[in-house]
Amino acid sequence: MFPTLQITVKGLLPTASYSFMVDFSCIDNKRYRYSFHQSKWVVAGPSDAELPSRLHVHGDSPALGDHWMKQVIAFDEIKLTNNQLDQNGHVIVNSMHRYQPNIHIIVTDSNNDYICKNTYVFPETTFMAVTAYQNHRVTELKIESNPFSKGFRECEIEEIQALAGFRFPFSPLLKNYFL
Amino acid sequence: MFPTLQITVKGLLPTASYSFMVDFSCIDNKRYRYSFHQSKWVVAGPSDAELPSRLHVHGDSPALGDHWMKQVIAFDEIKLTNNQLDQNGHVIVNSMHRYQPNIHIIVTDSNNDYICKNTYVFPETTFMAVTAYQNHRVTELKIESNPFSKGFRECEIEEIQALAGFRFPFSPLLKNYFL
DNA sequence: CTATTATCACCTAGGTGCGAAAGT
DNA sequence: ACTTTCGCACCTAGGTGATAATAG
Repeated sequence: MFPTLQITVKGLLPTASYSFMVDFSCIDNKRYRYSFHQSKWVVAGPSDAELPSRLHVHGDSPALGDHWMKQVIAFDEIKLTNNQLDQNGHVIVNSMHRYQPNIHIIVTDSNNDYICKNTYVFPETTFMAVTAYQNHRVTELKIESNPFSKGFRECEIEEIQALAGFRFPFSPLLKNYFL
Repeated sequence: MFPTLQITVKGLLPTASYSFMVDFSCIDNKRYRYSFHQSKWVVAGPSDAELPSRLHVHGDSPALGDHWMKQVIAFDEIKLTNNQLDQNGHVIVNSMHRYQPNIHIIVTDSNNDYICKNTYVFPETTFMAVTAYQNHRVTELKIESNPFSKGFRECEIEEIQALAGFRFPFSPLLKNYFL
C-alpha cells in the first residue's frame, strides 16, 4: 500500500499498553468504473459481496504509550489483495470499490487483556481499489514519489544519476557523466 | 555476525514481561595470532585495552513470555565492529581476541522497571574476532553455509542452479540445464 | 470489451568474500 | 610481515509499473 498510511499520536499514558490496528470499510455500497471521457469515476452498480474486513495489527503492538509517541507510526506492512481466499494475512478488498481506512487504538492492561478502544478516521485517506491504474496522472504521481519506481522516471537528471551511481554535484569521476 | 546466535526458551511466565540482551566478554586477557605452520591460534601477548562491552538488546524487547517461547529467538541484528569510536550502536570488540557471548534475560514489571535477571552462557558459542579469515577452511565453511555468499560457491550443481533459476530435480525447462 | 493475472526489467536495501591498497 | 580498510562483483529479498496473456 503506497503511499503509506502514517500518523503521530500525543496524549497517551507513557506507561500504559496500546495496540494499533487498521481495518478498511467499503465507503458506499457501489461498484465504480472509470469513465475516460469524463475523466472521473462513475457508479457502475451495487457493490460486490464482501467478507468482513481483515484487521491489520501494527507489528509493534502491544507497546507502551511512550513507544508510540516518540516517532511517526507507519503502517508500511499493510498489503492489500483482491483474492478472497488469501492465506498470507493480507487485507482483502474488492477492486473498483472505494475504501476508508479506520485506525483503532486499543488500550490493554499488563496482561494485554482488552480495556477499551478509540477509532480515528481521516477522510483524506480514502482511496479506490484497483488492479490497474485508470488514470495516467496517478501512475506518474506514484512513479515520481515511490523510491521503488525510480526505474520508470523520465526526468533526465535522475536517469543520469542512476547511470552514474552518484548524485550531482558531487562527482567522484567526471567521465562517468557520459556513460 | 554469522552464524547467528539463536536460542529457544521454556518455562517463562506467559504473561510476564521480559527483555533479552547479549553482551560479549573477552574470554582471557590475551591477544592471539594464527600460526599457519601449526594451523592453530597461538598467544601473541596480553590483550589490548578494552572498553566495557556494549549491550545488544533484542529488538522484540520488552515482550511477554508467551512471545519469546513461541519461536526461536534469533539475535540476527547483532553487528560487530573493531571501531572504538563506532556511532552505529554496534558491539565493539578487539580483533584477534577471543570472545564469549553472554545471554541475559531480564524480567520487568508492567512499567518495564527492572525486577531481576538471569545470565546464560554457552561455551560452544565462543569465537575469535578477526578482520580477515586466517584459515581457508573457515572461509569455505562460511561460503557454503551463508546464503549471501552463494556467489563464491564452487559446487557445480549450485552454480548451474543459480544460472537456471530453479532447483533440481524440478526443472520447468530442461534446456536450461545447459545454459 | 473490460478487468485481472503473470512475467519481466528495473529499482531499493543490504549481506557476502575478494583483492588491491593502505596502515602499522 | 602482518593487519586493516575500501571498493567491488555477486548474491538475497522484495517493492515498482510495463506489457502481454488470460479470464469473464
